[in-house]
Amino acid sequence: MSKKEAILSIAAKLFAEKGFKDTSMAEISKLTGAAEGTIFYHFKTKDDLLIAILEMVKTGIVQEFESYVGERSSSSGLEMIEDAIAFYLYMATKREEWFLLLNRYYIYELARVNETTRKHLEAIYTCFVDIFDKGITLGLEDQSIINSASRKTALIIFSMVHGLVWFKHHDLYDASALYHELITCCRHMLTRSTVV
Amino acid sequence: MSKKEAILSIAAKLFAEKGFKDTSMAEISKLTGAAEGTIFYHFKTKDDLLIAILEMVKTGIVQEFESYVGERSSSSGLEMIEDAIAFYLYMATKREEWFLLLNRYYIYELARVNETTRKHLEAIYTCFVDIFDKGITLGLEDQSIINSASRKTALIIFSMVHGLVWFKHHDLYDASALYHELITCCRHMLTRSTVV
DNA sequence: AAAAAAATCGACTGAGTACTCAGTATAAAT
DNA sequence: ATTTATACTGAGTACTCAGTCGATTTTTTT
Repeated sequence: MSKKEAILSIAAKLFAEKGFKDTSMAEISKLTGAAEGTIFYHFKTKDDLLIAILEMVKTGIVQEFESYVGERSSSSGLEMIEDAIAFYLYMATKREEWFLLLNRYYIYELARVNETTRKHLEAIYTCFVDIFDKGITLGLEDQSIINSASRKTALIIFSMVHGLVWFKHHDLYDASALYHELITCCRHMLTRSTVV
Repeated sequence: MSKKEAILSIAAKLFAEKGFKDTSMAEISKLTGAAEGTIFYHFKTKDDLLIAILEMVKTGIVQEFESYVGERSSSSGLEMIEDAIAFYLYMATKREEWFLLLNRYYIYELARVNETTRKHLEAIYTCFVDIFDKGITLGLEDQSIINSASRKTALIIFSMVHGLVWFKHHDLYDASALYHELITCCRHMLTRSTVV
């Protein structure tokens, strides 16, 4: 692994776990074995390093989720939604650093003044919502889901799963014990009949 | 207003809007007209100042929400939930500083090492969830809500509204346009019949 | 009015910060 | 073998920050 890759990988971990402000360049330097100057040789500023990491995360997320959609063939729109929620929650554990980073305040502050950051975040969130949206659209066609404004409902579902992951990251409640309940609640929300 | 009150009020605003790390004691000093030494006379450390603010927020939230529950007399459990969601969203706008502060990562990091912080946060979150829980319990009795594990469902509802407020604070989507949809989705989730 | 206590001040400290730069090592191209 | 380009170094710079301290003012108590 080149120094540049090491810097990206270690910094991604630190930014996610400790936060951007609480991670110093000295620390990244120490853990990678690269001199501080080397970090600034590859990334002009600390912000630039974060942006590069966010691009990595974006690429990773889009890849994982698109390949998931590609491989998966659900029997109904409703099932697709349920699977997508389960996959989201699974990924939030498997790639916790990604989702921890996305829960950090700093990147949204940066997004306000930096176009590139904004684009990356948009790509990530669009990727998530599109999957739910697609499931709803499909479900409306095959009648596994009852009438609802697809985009809006997709956003509501997304805020549910996002909220739950947020709780988990902040050690509020035993959030992972709610995964099953979340899916049940969504099914109730989207279907006419009462499935128990 | 005493210097101490001024410090609490200005710092609360700054911590919420700019974040804890990005607000310096010098800034608080300048905006309150109190010398830096004065701040440290009233609050031993910067963390202590944050904890005092969090206590204020806790008191405020618990007061507002308990008096809301006391005054309100909903016709059914379902209606109570719907009203509570609307009230939560209303308060998240009216007292945005409170909710912005609660969305900051730092307080949860502090909560990990500081008992008092943890207690305040618990009190706040218990207050929220209890209201939803009470609504569900009531709804199960008066049959406006179908079978569900009340505490778990309350947490799911909470993660929905919380997630939506989080989106709003980070300028993702036009979150406030989803308020109505959120309530509709919850109604679908909790009831047997399809109300459109 | 005198003494005691509480509140306020702001210059100062020292540890930390992101970032620079002049120079060195390594690899690639000629 | 020599030049050129790229990767890397780490001491140094300018600056910010939370927190201290001794002195001064204001308030309360006697």
